[in-house]
Amino acid sequence: MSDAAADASRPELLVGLNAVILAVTQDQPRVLTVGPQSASLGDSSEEFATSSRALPFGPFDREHDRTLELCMRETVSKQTGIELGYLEQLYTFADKGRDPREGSGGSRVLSVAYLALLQEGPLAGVEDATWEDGYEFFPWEDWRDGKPQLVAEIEEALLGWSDEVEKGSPGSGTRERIDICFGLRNAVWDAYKVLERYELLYEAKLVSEYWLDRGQSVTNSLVERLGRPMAFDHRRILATGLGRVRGKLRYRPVAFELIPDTFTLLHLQHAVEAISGLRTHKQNFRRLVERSGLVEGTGDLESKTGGRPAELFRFRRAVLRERRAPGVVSLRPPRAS
Amino acid sequence: MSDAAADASRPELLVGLNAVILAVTQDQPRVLTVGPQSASLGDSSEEFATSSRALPFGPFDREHDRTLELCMRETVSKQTGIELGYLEQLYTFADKGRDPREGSGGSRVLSVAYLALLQEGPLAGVEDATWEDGYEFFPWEDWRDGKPQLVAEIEEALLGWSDEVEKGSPGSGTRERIDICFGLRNAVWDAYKVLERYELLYEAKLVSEYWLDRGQSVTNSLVERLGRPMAFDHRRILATGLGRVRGKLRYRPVAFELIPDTFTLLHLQHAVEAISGLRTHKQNFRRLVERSGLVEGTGDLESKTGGRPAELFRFRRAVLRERRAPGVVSLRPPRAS
DNA sequence: CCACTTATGCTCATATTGAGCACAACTAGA
DNA sequence: TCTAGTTGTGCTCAATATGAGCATAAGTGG
Repeated sequence: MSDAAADASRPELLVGLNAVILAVTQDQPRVLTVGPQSASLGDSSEEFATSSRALPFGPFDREHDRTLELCMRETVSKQTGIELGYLEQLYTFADKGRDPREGSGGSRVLSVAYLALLQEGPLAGVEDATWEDGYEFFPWEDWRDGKPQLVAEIEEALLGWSDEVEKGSPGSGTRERIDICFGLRNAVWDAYKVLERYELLYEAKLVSEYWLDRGQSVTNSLVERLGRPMAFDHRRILATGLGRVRGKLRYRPVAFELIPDTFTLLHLQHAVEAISGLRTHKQNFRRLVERSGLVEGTGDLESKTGGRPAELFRFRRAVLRERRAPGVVSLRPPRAS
Repeated sequence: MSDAAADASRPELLVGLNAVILAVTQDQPRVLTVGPQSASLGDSSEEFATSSRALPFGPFDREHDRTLELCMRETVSKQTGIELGYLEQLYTFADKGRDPREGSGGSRVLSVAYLALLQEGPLAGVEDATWEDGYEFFPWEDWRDGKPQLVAEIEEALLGWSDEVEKGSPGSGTRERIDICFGLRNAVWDAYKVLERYELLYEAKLVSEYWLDRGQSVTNSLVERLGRPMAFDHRRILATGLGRVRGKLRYRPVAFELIPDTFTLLHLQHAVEAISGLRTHKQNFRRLVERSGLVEGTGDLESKTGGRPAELFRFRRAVLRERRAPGVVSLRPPRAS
């Protein structure tokens, strides 16, 4: 890290790792964040004194780190004291101008984003890491109590914007995109399209980052209510991560990464619902899980349910390796309400 | 590209892009390859004079290229004359020692792999690009005529290897891994696990690359029949790509990227079967596709079917944007045979 | 004992899937 | 022209899977 960026004749290519680290606590999705200064690249430009939170970030050291994944684990461990378990790669970006930490001298940032799932625990790192509520960044993504009022407002704003766009360049298909992203007309709300929705809102100038990226302040009241912004393009990366887990819930048993080793079926269901932002039919969920062979009863009971005690189950890790591990939900749109 | 690698005090981090480019021609999956020298990083070490084919490769230029994806498209266009359509990111690696083009001086290669789907066409680039049969690299992956004889031999060899491993370190779970990868005992053959199988074979010293990576020559007759090796770790990347398409076939209508704009349902089915390596029930396939709303009849007929003329269909690109685009197969293991 | 809560078993109507039969519409050759 | 062979297409039927809800079990706090 020390002798870097010395040779000005050849602008550096910096490689950085970002982590979307998700947990579920008390039926709420949680995201691990750090203060934005922690997310700096260690050298040069430090003029990003936003109050927004950032995703844990670390530079990849070409001399020291053996693999990207190991580097990711070490970075998070150092910054927050957390040892990651489930970890998968999300996406790699190198878009020019994407990262404001790229100087004007032509230096370039390549970012590899990862997704981690675990249970929330105490933070003990050197940075000011905190757990934040996931839906504070995406208030329109939580449909567990039915379609949020906010979504109606979003739709209205988007349709207005679409009309304008159509005036400027007819046949742009903007209206169709809106329908698909938000499940209007003959489309259906698809929980998985988190990134598509965020990008649409950005284009429509409805999220704060659009204005902040341009050095302007937010005045529109709807924009203010459309979730907390994050530093850099981290809310976009978070959207990618949330979309990825939601998709994966459908066909891989990832939900178990978010809950303790033994759990009640309702506990599992709540974790799934927290991530997917949708409600599921309790009896059917239980039928699905039990028949999947993914879990086995422990014989013990959980009595602090507030009602009849529930059987405790354990995830049969062995099946991870068996057949086409089924996943535990079929994410469907919530019943109208 | 010219002033690079000048500063020896700080080893370079080279970023390269690899492409898995797949097509289906005459019911066979096809892979676009280049001669291995085309895959060099443009500078230094040129001692890799293998006869194996390589995946199209190009360096990412931090000063010139705006995004990774654009760089990928340009690279392939220059090397082979092909303009890519469907293109998605596969994976990013930076494992130390992964790429033999990393000098001993500590220089490092970070590779971003992409997956492209298109129809095979003539090649017109500056390199010696060729289309190769996909299953020549993975002969054990083609189950369209039932379980290949070769797979039985593989299983036998793997079980022998597993016994040895178990002797050395009991409880390694090697046997279980084999079962899962190859669908033994209570597991099922999962077409999607291409990478897992390749890696298992590598560990078991059953693919040529294991020996070539160690500078040894292949003597075992089974190893010789286990597919053509590729340069570097490109067969591994190809396995990643093939696995990804197979997985994606299940839930996204990607098969249409591989066939012309108008096609018969059997044509579509053959493309799917070529990629998945599995047979599907014809009438049920047709029912699935027609009911999905993904296609519409053109009214025209194809008469060169060898039997009754078949209706020609067209992919309704619009649905790409509708609902949860269904995908066109449920990949299941073939009926025993 | 009551009101309330959560757990769990079970039913039922409705899709979806896997498998196959039967006939249609063409070609090649006897 | 008749026949055998080929592929296309419609349809049936059983087996499962899914969505929704009723009913009962087994706790809690009064």
